[in-house]
Amino acid sequence: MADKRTPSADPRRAPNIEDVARLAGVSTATVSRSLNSSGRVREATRKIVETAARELGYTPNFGGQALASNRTNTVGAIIPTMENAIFARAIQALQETLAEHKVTLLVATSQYRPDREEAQIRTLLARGVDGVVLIGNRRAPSAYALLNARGIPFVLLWSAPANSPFVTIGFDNFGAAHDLTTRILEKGHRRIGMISGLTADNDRAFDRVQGVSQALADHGLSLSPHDLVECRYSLKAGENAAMQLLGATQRPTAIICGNDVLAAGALRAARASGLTVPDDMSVIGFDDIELATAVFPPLATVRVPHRRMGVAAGEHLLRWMVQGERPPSLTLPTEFVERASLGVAK
Amino acid sequence: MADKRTPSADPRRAPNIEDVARLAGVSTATVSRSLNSSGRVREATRKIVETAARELGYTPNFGGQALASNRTNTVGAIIPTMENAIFARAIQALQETLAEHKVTLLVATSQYRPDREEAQIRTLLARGVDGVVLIGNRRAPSAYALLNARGIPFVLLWSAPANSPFVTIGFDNFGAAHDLTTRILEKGHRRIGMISGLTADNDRAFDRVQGVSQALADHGLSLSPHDLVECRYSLKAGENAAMQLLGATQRPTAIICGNDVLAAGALRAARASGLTVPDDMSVIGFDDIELATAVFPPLATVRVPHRRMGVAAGEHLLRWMVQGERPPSLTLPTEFVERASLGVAK
DNA sequence: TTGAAAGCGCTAACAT
DNA sequence: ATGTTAGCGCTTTCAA
Repeated sequence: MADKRTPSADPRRAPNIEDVARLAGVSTATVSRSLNSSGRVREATRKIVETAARELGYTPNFGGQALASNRTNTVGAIIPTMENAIFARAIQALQETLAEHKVTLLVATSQYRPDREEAQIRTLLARGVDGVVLIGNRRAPSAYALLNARGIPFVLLWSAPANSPFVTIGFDNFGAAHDLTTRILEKGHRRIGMISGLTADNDRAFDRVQGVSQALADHGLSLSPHDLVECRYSLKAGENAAMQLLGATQRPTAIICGNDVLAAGALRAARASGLTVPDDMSVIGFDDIELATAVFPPLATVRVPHRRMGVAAGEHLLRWMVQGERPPSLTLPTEFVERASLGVAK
Repeated sequence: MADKRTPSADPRRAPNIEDVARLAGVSTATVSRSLNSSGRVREATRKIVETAARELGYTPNFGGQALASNRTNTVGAIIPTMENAIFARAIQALQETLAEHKVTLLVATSQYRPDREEAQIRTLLARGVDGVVLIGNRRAPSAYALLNARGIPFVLLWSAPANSPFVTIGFDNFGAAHDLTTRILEKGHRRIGMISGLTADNDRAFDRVQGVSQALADHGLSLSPHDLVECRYSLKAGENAAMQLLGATQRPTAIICGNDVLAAGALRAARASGLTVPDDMSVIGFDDIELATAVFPPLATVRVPHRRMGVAAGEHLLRWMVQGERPPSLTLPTEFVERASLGVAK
């Protein structure tokens, strides 16, 4: 067996900072400074070090770096699911933003379950992430306690509560839902049904229901329990929910859906029921993912700033992590997208 | 400033293994053994240690653990994009499998670009991942060299080449495409067009084109350059490609698409052209993602074992990482799913 | 501008 | 079964 004290005894062993220092004829401190552009190093020295590092194929050992610097240059994000394109796209934007600053992203999913989310927060913290991104703002105090105990930077995406004690980067779910409902009412619809995601642990879904309710109330209408169905965010669930609404004695002339996937399900239900959209009934989605224009008729929906949220989350977090100053919250605009699935009421 | 030698001088400082050892009245080695269930520890001792750890809210420091053990319990996966549900789902399955063994997943995307993929491989290796998952088997030797230089376990998903020097977990793209084409021919179609993803750096896309070609050849037909359009995997690109095929003097009676997203685009093109599917033309997809049944008519397609690939990738990798023995390759079956978008030729 | 050296927190070999 | 202790590779004072 090779003598441990003999340098480069094992050729398979990855080169370490000492190997680089030796080859460059400098100290390990100088190598570290050169490669991290921290502290001053003469340009000529840096060149020499870089050459040596390249020659050896040196990559800093992650564990050593993390241990010594107490930073991992890693950010963790927990989203409900990767299967909804809206989150996938936001995550992609986040990752690209972080990558520009040599920070990598650890992604975990909660399946919309608070207990899983909290477990994932624990995992990420154990992984030593330097920052965390979460979706929504409603969760158990214990979850926030975990984050706060470490004093770790974290931002909440997808909602924009008025006086949050946390940094939020999102949009006004209530307002967007209120707005779209108003537009539907302007088309003459009066019997309106809604298919929502499960609101229990989902403030976005909850706020959207509230926005619809309020808009109806503003017009002297109301969203009765019969007109509202909650279900999982899946095509099949949306279809079933729509079937239920369509089975009512007075079926709605317009169905507002918590997202585009549910709306696609509602379209399928309409077709199965022999109803034509929008002539017999209108269907409205939320998110404006690609699916919205893949179905027929294309879905009227609300464009959610997923990409901008992802980018902003990355920028805010980086600022916070590096400069140590807590960034402000940010509210982004949404836009109603009118398409053929919304027609005038007959 | 607090004296560094005074233990727990800074109450904000995270508790370390020494704090736990002190509280439990044992050595740090025993704490490590208790918490990692490595080596023997008396049950009573373990209890005491666990209590102490819980009381202090102790979480092992990731950097320290990684540095000392030379393992990060992290696996990295590089997929083309998170925006295609097929990859998202496979990744989800992979993550769940790994999570059962306390291994976390680092996800990166390549956007179907070989250079980006190689850069991501570098990043993951720098991150000290213990294993890697890649999609497809065709890439530059330099990419494989990176992996091999570290002797790190890695598996390739989505394809099943006959004599790969690597561990692959996938399915027979050629065979699946050959099979679906044969079924289309059985429906009487003779003028067949194909919309494929870009085949240059994508062995799956390439193999599918070959499978279609071969099946046609088997019936004395051929896939001429005019009948084949390559484009990005997007709805819009699929629509444009279909438009091109439909503009031919003799338009195809069936269009085979490289995936379901392209097929959804083709459906849109058919509608825009005033053609009814499947009466005027058939459209066939690949993947069987949710989108396939969200569109109308629902897409005939090939069911790809995305979930099984994700699970198997996790299991094989874990086995390899822990037991050190390289697992065998695995070929999973696909299934043709007949749906309304495929009709008999008129 | 550079070097020497003290840790960072943990694991694992070895000793008991 | 448990303790002692030597590193793992890196960053960061502190000196020079």
